[in-house]
Amino acid sequence: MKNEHKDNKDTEMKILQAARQVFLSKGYEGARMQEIADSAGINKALLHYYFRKKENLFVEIIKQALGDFFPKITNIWVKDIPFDDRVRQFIVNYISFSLENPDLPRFFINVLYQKPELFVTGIHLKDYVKILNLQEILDNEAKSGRIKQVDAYQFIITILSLCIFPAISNPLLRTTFKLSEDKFKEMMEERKEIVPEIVLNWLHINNK
Amino acid sequence: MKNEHKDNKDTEMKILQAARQVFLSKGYEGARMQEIADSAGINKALLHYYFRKKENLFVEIIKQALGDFFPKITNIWVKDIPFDDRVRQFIVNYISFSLENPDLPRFFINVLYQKPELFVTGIHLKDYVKILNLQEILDNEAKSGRIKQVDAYQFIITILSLCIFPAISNPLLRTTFKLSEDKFKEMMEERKEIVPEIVLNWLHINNK
DNA sequence: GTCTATAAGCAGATAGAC
DNA sequence: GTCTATCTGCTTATAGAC
Repeated sequence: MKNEHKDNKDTEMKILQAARQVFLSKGYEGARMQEIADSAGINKALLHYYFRKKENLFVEIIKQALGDFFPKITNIWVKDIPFDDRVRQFIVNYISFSLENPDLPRFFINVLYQKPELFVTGIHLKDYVKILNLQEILDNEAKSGRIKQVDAYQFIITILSLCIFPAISNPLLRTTFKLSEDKFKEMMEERKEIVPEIVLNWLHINNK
Repeated sequence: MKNEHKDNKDTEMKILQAARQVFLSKGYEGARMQEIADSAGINKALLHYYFRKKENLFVEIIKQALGDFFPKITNIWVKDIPFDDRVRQFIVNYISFSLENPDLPRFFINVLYQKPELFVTGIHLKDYVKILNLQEILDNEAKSGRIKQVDAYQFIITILSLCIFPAISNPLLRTTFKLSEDKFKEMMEERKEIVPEIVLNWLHINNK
């Protein structure tokens, strides 16, 4: 009796967890319902009982993943610490995050090339992109002469590039340059010093 | 008679061209032999006559695409012009190239996550990666005090990040930040100034 | 809610005529 | 070398018992 009515949230959770792993690493076309079912410890029929079709499940994963990805981009800017420290902290955090979750940005990039219609279904651009007050912050710093005037979009794109690209290109870079995984890891650690240096030097030169 | 024996190279070319377009935009799993056949103006049976199976065709595309992608990374460094100009020129070229061919790096990144075994089959790392003499060049510049000491890998990864990432993330960035295609294009043009500035400032500070 | 069994559809691959 | 027709196998999805 108890087990009959045990809340589906448990199973649903297991499904979502399994689906996420599979979709993020294999992509929509490469993912197999069978693999998701196996990984969740259930069978295919149950997947369809919960989500009716593959696409629905995929959209759920998009929604869920968005919640992890975007807040990270903006949240740190609200803290009230010196600007340079903020930049440094954001970069270090974002490099770490990207190294731990390289599948996430790769997933979104691919979705938007291959299934953009599903992306818009899932997105809720409430407070994700508080890029607007980032421009304010930059303008303030510039006004007081500490940095040069820069466009917030160029600023954030530069940082995202430097943080995310090496992570998602890990296998490509290692193959291309014949680097061991250890060597690569070491270099990524170094980049937590290098990238802030690059960005801050850019902001600080020619400021008037 | 003439048409009977017309060299298959023509058809083969059309197939490869169609396959490339489809594989690069849809990926291996998303690509359909039917679509490739249609796009090449032939039928599925002929695809198999030429390449026997999908995977073989895919490997051909990898090989071919490698030839476009990697030489671009290294070729410019052999020219004998002032270092700063070399850097600027490389960056501007690579940004342009990435904007025109965003599918190419995205393709390789995905292949190496999802079909790495096929990548090694296709790769011929002869003269692709002349990263070694790039380190020499950097060392020479550093020795004469014009730039600081930097690791060639960190240098090239930094540049590739700044050039490639914005291009492959175009749809993601535009959706996230609600940018029009025109606005985005405009920003990418600006980056042909910004990115060299960023890189050169990094190299020139603290050099002793 | 969860399972087994099965249907339905599709994509890759082959047979065989021309 | 190119085509039409067909097969085979896999994948998503449903039916129906428990």
